[in-house]
Amino acid sequence: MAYWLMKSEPSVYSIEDLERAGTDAWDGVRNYQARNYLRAMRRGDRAFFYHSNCPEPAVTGIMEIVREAYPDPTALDPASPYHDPRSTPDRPRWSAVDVRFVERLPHPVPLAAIKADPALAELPLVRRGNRLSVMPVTAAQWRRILELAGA
DNA sequence: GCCAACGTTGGC
DNA sequence: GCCAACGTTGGC
Repeated sequence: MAYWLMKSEPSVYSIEDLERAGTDAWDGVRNYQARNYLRAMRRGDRAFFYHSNCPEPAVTGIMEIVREAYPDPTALDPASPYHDPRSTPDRPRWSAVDVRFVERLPHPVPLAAIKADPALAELPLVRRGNRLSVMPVTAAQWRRILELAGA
C-alpha cells in the first residue's frame, strides 16, 4: 500500500465536503506529473487531504483510494470549467480517481509545522516550489505527520 | 493583493 | 528545439 498527499482549495472542495459526500471523484487535475501519480494509485492506498490557498494551509484529513484511474469526465464535458478539447473519449488525456472519506485529523497539521520538521524536509510539499497537487508520501513521512496530528 | 516559482504555449 | 511571454499556483 502506498501513501499520497492531494491538495484542494477548501473554498472549492474541502475535507468537510468529502465527509458529507462519503465517496467522490478526485478530478480536474491538469498537470502531467500529478496525473501520472493519479495513475499510479491503487485501491486501498491512503492519501492525506491538504487544504491549500487558504488562511492556514494544512493537512486536514485522510482518505482512501477506492477506484483506480479512469478518464476524467470533466475533461470531456464541454460544460465543465475543467473541459479540455484536446481530450477525447478515444484518447483521454486526463485521469481521475475515486476517494473515500476516512477521517479528519484530531489536529490538522499546518504547513508551518511541516516546514519546521527536519523529518519532513524531503516531502515534495515543501520542495521545488511546491506546485504539485498530487504527490507521493513515504511511510515514514506518513507516520510522522500522524504523530504531529496527535493521532 | 502581491509576487515568486513553475508549467505551458507558440513564434521563429 | 529554443526561449520569451503568459497563465497558474499558492504562500504570505
